[in-house]
Amino acid sequence: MNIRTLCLGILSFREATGYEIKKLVEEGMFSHFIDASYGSIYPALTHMESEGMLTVRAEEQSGKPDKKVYAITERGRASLSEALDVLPRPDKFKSEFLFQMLLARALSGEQLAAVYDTRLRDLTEELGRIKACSTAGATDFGLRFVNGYGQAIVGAAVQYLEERREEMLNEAASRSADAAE
Amino acid sequence: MNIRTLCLGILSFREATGYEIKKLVEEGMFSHFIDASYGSIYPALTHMESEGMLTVRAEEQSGKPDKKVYAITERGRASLSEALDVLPRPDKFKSEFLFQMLLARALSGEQLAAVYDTRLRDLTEELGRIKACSTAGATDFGLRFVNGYGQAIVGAAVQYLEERREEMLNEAASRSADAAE
DNA sequence: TCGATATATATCGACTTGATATAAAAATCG
DNA sequence: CGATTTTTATATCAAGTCGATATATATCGA
Repeated sequence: MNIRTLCLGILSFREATGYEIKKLVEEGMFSHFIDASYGSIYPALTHMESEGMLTVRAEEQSGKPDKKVYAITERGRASLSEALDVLPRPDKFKSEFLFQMLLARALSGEQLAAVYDTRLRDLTEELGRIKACSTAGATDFGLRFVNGYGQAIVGAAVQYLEERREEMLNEAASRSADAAE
Repeated sequence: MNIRTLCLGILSFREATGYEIKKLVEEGMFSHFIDASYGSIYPALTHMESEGMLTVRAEEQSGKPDKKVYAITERGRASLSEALDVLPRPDKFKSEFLFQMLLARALSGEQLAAVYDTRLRDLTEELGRIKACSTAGATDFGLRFVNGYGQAIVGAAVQYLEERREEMLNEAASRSADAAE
């Protein structure tokens, strides 16, 4: 699935500017399982507009650059349907954190603790954000499902990190002691 | 973190060829949270060899192309330490499946069921694979931690999908009925 | 024996990211 | 009130990465 399909999907909910799409993907309901940069969003919108999948409405604003509000067309909806009518590719999960944990033996005890606690804090905050918007999207069952998924997965991660914290940091500390002998 | 650091990390465990690195990343302990293609691995190895971070040993094989076995040098270990001495970037999770679930209203009931059950089966298999290699890596505490993390997260996903299955498919079916009225 | 799969390296087009540029309104703050 | 930061908004580009493909041989099962 490419950025074009992502944009079509978002625009199937409501019309939006490239900037708004980026914000949705960065902070909104989408942020937990999708990525997209300006460098891919803007060309995608321009391209799809030229293909008749979107319409643009330039909202003039005093001084500021025109706001280009994109809306999906029938052709766009057809293209979206087509793109969704295939089995999704396997999920992709990239974690520099887990890579560092795997190489934990190469880290100092302090560094490990710093990395671990930062990750735990970030995950806890993320869980809070997900729970915060669980009430808002209670209408659509797709939204509810995705929000619940986020809570389940991030919740499990937080729980695991909390459970293993002592063990992990102690083991790293004792290993440092071994090395010092 | 780039592919170069990934290669250094793997080569800090043992020497390997580009092909073996790709297999480890694709099937081994790393596969659940790392990605890398030949198109990035081979150039990275060549480049780092020229910088003195790796050594190559060409193992001749009758007929087959030479096996280029790479090993990390002291300079390579130093570079790895340096690369690990920063806070990891936030994890990235990309899921076409969740994107489709979000747009579930645009899918037919049959398509939704097919997508859902495929995902559930894939996740269950992945959980099996992770559990299968949990005994093997019981020695290193980094390996144990990462394996446990995988079990916790994928286990939570499987559980969530199983719990919500009826609800999700029923709701999709009833929505189809609404649309038909 | 014949097609499929595995071993092994290598390249390349297409796509994406992350950074940067530009510009002005709005908000924050001493 | 004036100064600084943040937010709104579009756009581009180098660097990095993926996915596909090419090449060549061995091995394994039907």
